[in-house]
Amino acid sequence: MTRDLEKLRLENILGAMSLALVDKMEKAFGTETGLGPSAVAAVIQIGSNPGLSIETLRRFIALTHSATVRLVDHLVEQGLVLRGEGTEGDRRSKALRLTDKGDDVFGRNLAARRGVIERAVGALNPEETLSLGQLVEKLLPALVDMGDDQNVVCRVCDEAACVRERCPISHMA
Amino acid sequence: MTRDLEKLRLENILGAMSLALVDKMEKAFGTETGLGPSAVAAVIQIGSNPGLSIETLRRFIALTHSATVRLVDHLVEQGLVLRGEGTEGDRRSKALRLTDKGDDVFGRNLAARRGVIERAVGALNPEETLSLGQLVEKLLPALVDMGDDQNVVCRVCDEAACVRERCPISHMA
DNA sequence: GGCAATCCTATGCATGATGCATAGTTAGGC
DNA sequence: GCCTAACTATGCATCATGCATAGGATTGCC
Repeated sequence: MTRDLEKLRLENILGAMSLALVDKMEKAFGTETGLGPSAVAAVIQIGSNPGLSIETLRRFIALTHSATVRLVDHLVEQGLVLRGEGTEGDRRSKALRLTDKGDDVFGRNLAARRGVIERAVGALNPEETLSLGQLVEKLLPALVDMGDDQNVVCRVCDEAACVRERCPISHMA
Repeated sequence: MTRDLEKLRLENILGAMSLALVDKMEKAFGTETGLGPSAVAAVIQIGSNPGLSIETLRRFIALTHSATVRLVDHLVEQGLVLRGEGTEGDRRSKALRLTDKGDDVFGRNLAARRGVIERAVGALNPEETLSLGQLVEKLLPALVDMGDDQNVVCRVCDEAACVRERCPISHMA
């Protein structure tokens, strides 16, 4: 009984912590680069997968096609993204790439995200950090439904920090 | 060196897990009650603190006053919230309360949230769950800045599951 | 006891993000 | 060479939100 109450209490705190972390990341994105969540996700995905099409991007960031077009329009206007010609020999689609300025924003967004997480984890000692990481790694797959939108959780991930062979998401399919 | 890479990898996964959890909670709110994130936060706060004023609510859910007024308008139209008269003898403010229907939505939102977290934590055994909870509890305060908006992280918390004396947030000031 | 400052609520207006429906363009098979 | 499928783009509508402003109640000071 008391045990169940304690479990509920800790689960509630897990929810609060996740919300706090996401809030702080989005706030950091905003103050660092002035972009909203969707724009940040777009920049990070284009930066991580240069040359991808709008349609592919759309699936990563979980938006409608039209919303993605407008978002890319906006990023192009801001000088962050270029619409190249043709993806992989298919001239229907436009290969999206970051400009130098976009690449800078890309890096600053990832740095801001890393900073937020590091500061949080700074409250733990090295063993605790490792232990937390392993638990989270084990828990993550239970949070992701298989399918088209399975990559959406990776929309602001730091690809440089992700080892594909050990990524619980890539590992699912 | 390798140790640092592994730390980065696990921190990245912590970020991904948090995002996935928040995504799933918001999706669950939507499918369960059809409300968006702000509306859910409002219902939960009004349910947890009946009689509060719009101004107080505004601080909990991190919106402008005007946005909060419109949001409450909408909730009243939907028959979820009542604008009473006077908070604590101050007839300027309106005491906000949930209708029976609102109370039902309140409960279903919290249940949906609990369900999402429980399903995730279900991937761990009891000791792991306890261990994760304790780590998260230790880490949470490092994520919250003191001040007016310090309660914002609690905007969708389950008060019934929260023991105030042990809440890292209440404990900060 | 009255007046000014303060605080709460409400509303007009503007904007940004997004979805739906539709139209234009290119590829590739038959 | 044509038809279907897939990708891109745009017109239109809607919703959430912020800023600026206005109105009404409370409090405190004189």
